[in-house]
Amino acid sequence: MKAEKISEAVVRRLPVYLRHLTELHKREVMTVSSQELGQKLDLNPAQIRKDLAYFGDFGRKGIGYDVSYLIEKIRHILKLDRQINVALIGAGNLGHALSNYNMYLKESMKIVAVFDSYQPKIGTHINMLTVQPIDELKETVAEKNIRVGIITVPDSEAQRVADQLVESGVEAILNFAPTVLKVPSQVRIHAADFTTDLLSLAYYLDNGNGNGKEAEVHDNDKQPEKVDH
Amino acid sequence: MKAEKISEAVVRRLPVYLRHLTELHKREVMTVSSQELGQKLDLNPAQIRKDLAYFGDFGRKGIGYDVSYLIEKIRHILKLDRQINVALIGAGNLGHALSNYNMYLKESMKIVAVFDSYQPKIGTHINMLTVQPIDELKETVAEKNIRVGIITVPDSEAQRVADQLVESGVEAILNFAPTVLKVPSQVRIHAADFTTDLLSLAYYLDNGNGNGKEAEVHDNDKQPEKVDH
DNA sequence: TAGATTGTTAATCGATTAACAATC
DNA sequence: TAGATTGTTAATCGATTAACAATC
Repeated sequence: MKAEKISEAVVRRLPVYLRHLTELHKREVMTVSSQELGQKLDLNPAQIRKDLAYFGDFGRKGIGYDVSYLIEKIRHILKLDRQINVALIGAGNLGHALSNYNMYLKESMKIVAVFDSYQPKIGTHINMLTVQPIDELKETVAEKNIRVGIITVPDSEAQRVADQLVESGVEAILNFAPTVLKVPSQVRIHAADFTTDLLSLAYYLDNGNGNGKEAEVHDNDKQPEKVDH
Repeated sequence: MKAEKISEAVVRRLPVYLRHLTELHKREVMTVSSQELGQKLDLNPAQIRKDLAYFGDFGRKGIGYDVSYLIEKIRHILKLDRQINVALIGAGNLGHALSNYNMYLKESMKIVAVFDSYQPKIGTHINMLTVQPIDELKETVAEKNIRVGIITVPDSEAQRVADQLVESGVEAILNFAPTVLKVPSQVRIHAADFTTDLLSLAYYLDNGNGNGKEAEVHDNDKQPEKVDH
């Protein structure tokens, strides 16, 4: 089907499909059904078919999806069929880690510049790139046609860096700092804050820890109605 | 309200609330309304009230929420009012980055052991911790009462590590590898894969890149109905 | 042809938002 | 009291899943 607005949930599943399809391709699997895909990815097959059908009729009834063809299509949909230049702001451990993953994503989404505000970091190298001072950001963004920024600076600097990225004309931002950033609505921003994931995980742990002490369930320990808070 | 099952979406917002509340607390703000919170966090105030109301009557009509009190409550709900021991598997850059964030989260959710399978890494130090060989995992998990595992190994090793974590008796896993892992249903697993975030971000970029080339919109370029794929 | 699997519509389920009485 | 803001119910919106005709 065509001309509907695609939900964020759908878009977020596309890279997941792409990844597994690439894996299948490597293994020289030619064809895959929504059934099989769903099994592997823990998703409902109907959902997978529906997701893909938003963008075109990519499958063959009775057969399934051609792996190479679908890869090509999803890469096109995600605009990964051309290189997208990315700036990384924050040359700490996390920045390092990301610039490694870079290789992995070959071509598309390529980190082409790294910035930091910490003097001693400037001029050092990360994966072939020289760390630049942050005040060169705007200039470099223009020069290198950078369209995406990744923020890996500390919390306290994140909003300032976001402002600078926006000012530099970047179209999208991936934010690793654990703060909600304010950017104009035409700039797309995704939170990639893993502290949220980690902390929310704790909720699902059992109470007590097996040592015999047990099972105080929070839902039941309602506070005395009127403590002085 | 009580005794409903809380949706994942709700649980994932709790750490976000907690973080901002902690910030407010630092700034010695005593009280906050769902209105103000919503503004800061880009969330609907009604949603915030509803989220919190699942767990108790934490607010005061006409007044709002007492910051310290709400912090205490959310920490309790998330089980962050006691220390939760965490194992980190994978001592690469990402692992390093995470072990730094550790400090930040003070007390609760503490990384108490680091593992790697790469021989030369073993015995080196990360933030006071000695990197251990992965075959010591089970033993150490038991010894140190580790309840959560964080996977930061390469894709290809992730499932194996997950299996080992499960076998060791860990209750929850945060997975940074870009793969869907299979674990028994009693083990909670969260995907913290930022490649998904990054790639999905590309979808929202404008077509063309301002150089005059323009606006091929994917929805409209439907393939010729029957290419040989 | 028989079996498999898509694309799509309809049904279901769940989450967000609006609205408002209760009350500080 | 008047103004503010909660907790909660009802309305809305959106996303997932089931079901099935079309068709390879």
